[in-house]
Amino acid sequence: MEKKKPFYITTPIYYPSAKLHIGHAYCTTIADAIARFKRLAGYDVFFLTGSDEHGQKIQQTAEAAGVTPIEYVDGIVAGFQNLWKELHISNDDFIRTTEERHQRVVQEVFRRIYEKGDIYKGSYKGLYCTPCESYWTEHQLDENGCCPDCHRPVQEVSEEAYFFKMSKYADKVLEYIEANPDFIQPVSRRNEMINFIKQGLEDLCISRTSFDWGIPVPIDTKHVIYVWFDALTNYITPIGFLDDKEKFDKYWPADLHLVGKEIVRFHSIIWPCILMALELPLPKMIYGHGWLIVGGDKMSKSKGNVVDPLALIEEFSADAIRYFLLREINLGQDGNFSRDALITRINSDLANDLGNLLHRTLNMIGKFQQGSLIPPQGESGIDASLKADAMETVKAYGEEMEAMQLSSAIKKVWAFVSRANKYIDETAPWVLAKDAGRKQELANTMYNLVESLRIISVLISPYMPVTAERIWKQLGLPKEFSGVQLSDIQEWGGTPGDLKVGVPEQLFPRIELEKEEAPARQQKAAGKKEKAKADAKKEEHPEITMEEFSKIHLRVVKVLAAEPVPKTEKLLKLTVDLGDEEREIVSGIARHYTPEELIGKNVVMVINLKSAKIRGIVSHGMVLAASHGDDMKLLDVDMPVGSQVR
RNA sequence: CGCGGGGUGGAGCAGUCGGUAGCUCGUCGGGCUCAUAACCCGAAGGUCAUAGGUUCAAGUCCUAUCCCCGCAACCA
Repeated sequence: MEKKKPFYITTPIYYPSAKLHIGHAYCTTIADAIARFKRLAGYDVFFLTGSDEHGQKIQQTAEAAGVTPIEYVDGIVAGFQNLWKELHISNDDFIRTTEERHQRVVQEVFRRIYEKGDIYKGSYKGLYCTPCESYWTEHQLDENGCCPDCHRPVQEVSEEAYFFKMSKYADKVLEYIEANPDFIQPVSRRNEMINFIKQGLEDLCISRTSFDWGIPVPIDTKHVIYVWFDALTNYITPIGFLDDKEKFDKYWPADLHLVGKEIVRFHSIIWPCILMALELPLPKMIYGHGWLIVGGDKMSKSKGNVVDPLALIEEFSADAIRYFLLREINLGQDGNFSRDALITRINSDLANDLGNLLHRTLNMIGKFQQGSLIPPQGESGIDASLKADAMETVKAYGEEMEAMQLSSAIKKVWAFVSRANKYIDETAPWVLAKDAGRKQELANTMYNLVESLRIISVLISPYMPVTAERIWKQLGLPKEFSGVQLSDIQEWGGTPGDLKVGVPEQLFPRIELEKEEAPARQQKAAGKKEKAKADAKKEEHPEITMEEFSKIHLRVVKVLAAEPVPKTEKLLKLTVDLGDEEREIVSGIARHYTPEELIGKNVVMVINLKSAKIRGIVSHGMVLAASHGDDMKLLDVDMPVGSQVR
């Protein structure tokens, strides 16, 4: 038997501190489509995804939830796995960094590099909050430079820690990157990395003693291994690094680590350094994909514009989401995700073009030929051109896929879908059907359409595995779909000449706009883009009681003086009269108001807000303002100073 | 001069080695009736952010400038 070429592809392992959003789904979908294509093309594929479960943050979140860390991550990770199942992700393994098999790998990696002398004990300097027993980085601190949790001062302390001699490998990694133009993709990322390394690499701190939710350092168990050293090595765990040499040699080095652009650095610098220290070959490619932008903003919890993939799958089907993500967004760049765009794509591409093509084809075969094909004989110029286009499409598609141009590849398929629709127009089967003398012409047309659809179904299968199989089955093709290969469509004519086709059934119903508008009419008036945000915001704003609300003390105050805060763009320092006292507050409204126009205004202010220091000025309260997009207006009221606002 | 990404017809995007600007949606007009009010054809609509430069030739290369968006900050 011929030996299949191996192909090893990975996604990042996601961090279970929250539910996954559409951005994670995007990344995994890309990997899945590539994996499925490679299988179709005859590769022996190993596709890995997983979860990165250690760290202080998980430990704290679990504590807050009153469960053990492992109980906590078990729950969240079950959610990951469910999402992948719903999205029809075809991963071959799912690695959890808390698994024993991974722990062994991490410790062994540590041990080997330590013995080699590339790990040494040093001290890590950090900002430490004693009551919370936590380290923080400078930008995690709160506005007063204090602990973000308890708001007490932090101290600069040093902690014993192990370091990995990354500096030793900087030149070698740089050399490797420069010698292998394909190693980091897209090129813009590659240039970024080259610049980064040229600034010099510092040794990497790889252990902590300040928390214990992690893998113990094998030679010193009061330390746990920290972040990247634990996370990155996941890629060699499931392919048998320690326990299956044959498997390991087959799949390593990985063909592709697909990652988000924000973590390209870790994968293209830290990871190669670790591998060099282990004397293992480096992965062939790191690809940094872009982010999904929602309503013009990067998706983030604080912006309240997180899109939940499960809800979308339930509403529109996994295949529709997959199609949208892979077709609409260019791999290396950020792309917009919007509900409207999604619905447009579903209606025009999936329902009108593809769904309807299948439907009208099967319908005509039922109507004109009693549901059976008649073996084709001879061919017209139009037939020949359709065939040529089909073969050209298969070829171009394969090339685009090999180059990871997922969006272009699927566009080529759709150009052919269009071609097939046009073919119906050109041949006008309804005319042929009326003329008994043109029966064979009609038969040829029907055969060519079914054959075209057969090819299309295989081509779309990496993108829409469920739909592809539904098409295959509706056509009534005899071969088991799961066994179909790219080679089955590289020649025209794989459809049996006397095939009995199935009954047409809608692949994708059109999504009617009325239906869409009914539940969302109000939001629609406010602007479509706001809609997703509004939906998500509701969840972020749980109900509060009257009692809770009454804790907020609002009062009408008069602005006595206003001046810009030096060296800031947005901040104004205001002096306000509360009726019984005067206060200074800092407000981020300089973009919208000049100091002059504020003086004398009566505005609403929260007077019992905890004071905070902003740019060196202590602010005792906050004035209320309404904002919409870039627009912002203070709540000014024509009421005497000191009036209570409730 | 903090780092990075980007400015291409109404919207969203392509544009590989420089060779007359493409795609999808939308709009307008026409055709067809097998079909999920779908499909097919045609049209309108762009000085490719701006200004210089290199070149026989620039959306593409170089220089400067402006604007937008992430991250980081200063939104209490």
